[in-house]
Amino acid sequence: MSSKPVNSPLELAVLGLVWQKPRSGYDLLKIFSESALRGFSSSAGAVYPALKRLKRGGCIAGKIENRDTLRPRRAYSLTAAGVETLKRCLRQPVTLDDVVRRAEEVFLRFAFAGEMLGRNEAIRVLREYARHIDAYLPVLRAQLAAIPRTSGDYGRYALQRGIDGYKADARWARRVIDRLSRQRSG
Amino acid sequence: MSSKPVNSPLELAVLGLVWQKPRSGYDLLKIFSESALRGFSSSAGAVYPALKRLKRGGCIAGKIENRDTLRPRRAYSLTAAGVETLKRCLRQPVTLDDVVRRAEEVFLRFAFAGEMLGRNEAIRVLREYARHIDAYLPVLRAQLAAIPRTSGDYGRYALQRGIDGYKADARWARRVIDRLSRQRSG
DNA sequence: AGCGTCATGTAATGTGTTACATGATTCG
DNA sequence: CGAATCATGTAACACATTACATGACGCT
Repeated sequence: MSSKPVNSPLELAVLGLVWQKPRSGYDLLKIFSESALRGFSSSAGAVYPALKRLKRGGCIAGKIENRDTLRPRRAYSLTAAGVETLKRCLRQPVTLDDVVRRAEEVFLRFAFAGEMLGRNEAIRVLREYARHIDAYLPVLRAQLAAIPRTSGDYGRYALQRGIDGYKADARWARRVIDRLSRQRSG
Repeated sequence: MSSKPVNSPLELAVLGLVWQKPRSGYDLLKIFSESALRGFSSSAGAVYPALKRLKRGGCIAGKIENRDTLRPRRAYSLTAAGVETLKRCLRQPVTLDDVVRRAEEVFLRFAFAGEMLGRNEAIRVLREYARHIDAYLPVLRAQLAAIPRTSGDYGRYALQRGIDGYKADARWARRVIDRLSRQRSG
């Protein structure tokens, strides 16, 4: 039991970010509020407790920088157990529920999988993602066809947007798979 | 104070759905697990407490159907106060946070706004949605440009997907605005 | 008799949100 | 000197997830 499970999307994001380089709670706070990782909630009340949990679970360790100066900062980095935990999480198969309800997390997993585990794992994530979409699209199309054309078609438009989005995502995934596959490998 | 605030996306979905027609907890459960509204979580442990909250807030009222038979069902419908609450919620401006973190909810609001309040309110929702994207895209593009081309470009791909998705969404919104505007109005 | 579905809930647990608290530093 | 930013947290509250509990109906 050297590697605890990752419970929330926020914890996954934190693990990956402190794997990239040591970061403080405040660093993470800024990333979650200003960068493209906005989707990951993030407020002091979420980030600091998450850091505490991960620390208690042995996944990260904090080291105080600038101890001599008057403004110390606690920079966290991954422990060996933390690396194992993160890798195990990244290797997990992508579920339909991940696709429908935690898409942001899937893209994080793709990116971290690529950086930590290499091209093949990143490609696997994308392939599973695209396959779920392929299977889910006909279901959505059937639902669209089943909507009666009564009042304003508002529901139809909304559903159509969902279908278009999934189609674009699957195309993106396959394009990236292609490019990654071609990278110095013939 | 005849209209309470809508606290969670789930509550908004429930209000809109029981406005369309009276529905039981089990009906909602099926919708959230099988239809395109999968994104709205949904399990008995979420739906029934939500119904209870809305009922206590005076937004919905339950009526028992088939009281004589051995399998009664509690069908909920909107009260006058519930209609007010829902309308107020639908008229709320769309924030950037709504766009980034609660997109699904925005599309629900669009659809219900169209059905309950008419074309103009639906168009307003879409316009605000598209405007936020217009303002946000340059920020994302700047972030993409700032990513160093070091190791595997995985982060770049993920970010690019986000940008493409927002672009497609804005295009969808404008297309729908166009079509709605043309509907028997010259 | 047993399984799947209809149908409604509760309890424990964990996590995020909002708001607050504290104090140093930098810039104008 | 005051405001913004750096920096780290805590507390109350609400909400979702998971798992459990209950019981009738319909079919084989």
